[in-house]
Amino acid sequence: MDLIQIYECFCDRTRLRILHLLTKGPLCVCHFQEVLKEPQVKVSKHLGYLRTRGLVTTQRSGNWIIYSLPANRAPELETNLRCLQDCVQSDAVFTRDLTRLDKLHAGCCEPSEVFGVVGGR
Amino acid sequence: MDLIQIYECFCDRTRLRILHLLTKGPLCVCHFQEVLKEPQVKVSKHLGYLRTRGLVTTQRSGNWIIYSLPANRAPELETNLRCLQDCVQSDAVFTRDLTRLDKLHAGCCEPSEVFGVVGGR
DNA sequence: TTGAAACATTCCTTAATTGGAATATCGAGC
DNA sequence: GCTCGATATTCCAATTAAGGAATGTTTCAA
Repeated sequence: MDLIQIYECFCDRTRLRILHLLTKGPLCVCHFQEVLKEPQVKVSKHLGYLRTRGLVTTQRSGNWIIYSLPANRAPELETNLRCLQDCVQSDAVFTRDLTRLDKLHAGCCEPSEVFGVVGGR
Repeated sequence: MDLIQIYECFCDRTRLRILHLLTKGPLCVCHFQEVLKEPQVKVSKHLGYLRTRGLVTTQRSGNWIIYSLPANRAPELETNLRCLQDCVQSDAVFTRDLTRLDKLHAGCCEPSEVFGVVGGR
């Protein structure tokens, strides 16, 4: 995976928030909208941007499209995702996202087996 | 320092090579040109881009302008610079840059006291 | 089969980025 | 003061990015 492409994906705040949320586990589009409080078209476009560059993968589950980090991540991506987690841990926007994420009804959009968490347990 | 701005600076290959070289110590513009083998205008513009965003500082020494990482770096910057060093250590272009850097006549452009090196020692 | 929910895509406008050619600035030394 | 070396800036063209409005697609359920 190209390092420059990783940084291009990282250099928009919405995409950074999306990736940060995904380090906690898979999520469907409607939940991104809820957590980020951004319009559907904006969220969808940034998710598409990330998908075409291989930073996220998708999986349909009924009416939902579930986005995850790829199961086997390039080491550069993994390293930068951990770095991201380090950098945002005291940032108001990113921590508020996590609070909103916790408030989602658990299990609604998640596949039976949780996978893709970064920095693991 | 804004994390997004850091990633914007990181998302061009020339700038990434510049920053990587700077983690080894200060350098003047003509030496960037020699190591990167890129035209003067290109190097100068990317250095300017980094300077206006606070990722590097400058210091005149006679006819040369010496670029360095700022003495007191924001933690996000420091973390990402270390991450960068991790990510490129097996990359051909970046390691070749370091080889060329070593071949420069030692001490030519460097200030008497070396400062600004990332990752210690 | 039809309607609705969840997402994606197209079209459009605005703005930022990149790089090169040419030109300007700045300091040193004569 | 003049010139030269080192570096920066301006001007220009091509490309990419970002966001919103409108529209399209896919799937489920009745």
